[in-house]
Amino acid sequence: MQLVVTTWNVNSVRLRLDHVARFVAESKPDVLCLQETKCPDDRFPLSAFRSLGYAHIAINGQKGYHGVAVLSRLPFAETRAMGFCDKNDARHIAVTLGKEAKQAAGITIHNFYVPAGGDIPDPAVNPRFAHKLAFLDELMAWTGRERPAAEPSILVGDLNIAPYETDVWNHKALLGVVSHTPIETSRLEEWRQTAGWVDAVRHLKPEPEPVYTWWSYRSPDWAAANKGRRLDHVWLAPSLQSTLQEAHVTRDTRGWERPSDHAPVTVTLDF
DNA sequence: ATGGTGGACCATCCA
Repeated sequence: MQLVVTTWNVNSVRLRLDHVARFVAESKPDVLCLQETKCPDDRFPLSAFRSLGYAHIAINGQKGYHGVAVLSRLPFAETRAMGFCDKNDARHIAVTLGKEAKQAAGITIHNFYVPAGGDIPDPAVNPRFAHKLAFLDELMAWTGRERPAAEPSILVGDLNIAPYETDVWNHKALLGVVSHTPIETSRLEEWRQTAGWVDAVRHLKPEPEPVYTWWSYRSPDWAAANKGRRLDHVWLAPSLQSTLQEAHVTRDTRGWERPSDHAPVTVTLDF
């Protein structure tokens, strides 16, 4: 059997419902993980997603900002949301697939939205950057405590960091830009390696092939300029590495009318 | 070095 998992920062799930519908019609993921839903739980468009075939839905939303959701064709045995940095921000939700998922039963999928970090890459003067670094520290502590990669698990989300040189359009130009500063990229890489996750996209598309998942709204003619960054990630526990068949960034969605600034990232696992 | 755009929601905050 195949398990197809997509992560996508949609930047408002209600505004982008038609885009999500069009994407799932084309890509047919079994599990769709969304970030920046910007939607309180009591206003989440549940019935629209059920109509698209996603009967199993786990949401962690709030008014106006952040918010994550997992839409699934397969039932959950368990869902769970974690909080970070003593804030009530909706930045994580996890699901564990139920026995109906057959070979994929028991797989836990963690869906994260890591803080963007503001504009100035100095925690002493920019509280948002300090929050981002503290969030990464708590992620490190979480993996040390729970060892999630020791079980069959997938970690996806908008991590708001482009770790490698060819994850950005110009490495040298972006060394001082939040999302690609050494303090962030080294912390992300240390966390991933210590926890043991495999970077699924880079496993199949190793450097120096450029891979981007985000293009700024502020860039005119974004497609021709192609000043992108790889901010969205799919990581696999080592026990799932051998199931990895494909990884794909659906760049097309960025060219649709009134798009999200992020493109979906999809992996196919084969059991 | 600067300013550029977009979403939520009702004054700005956040990306």
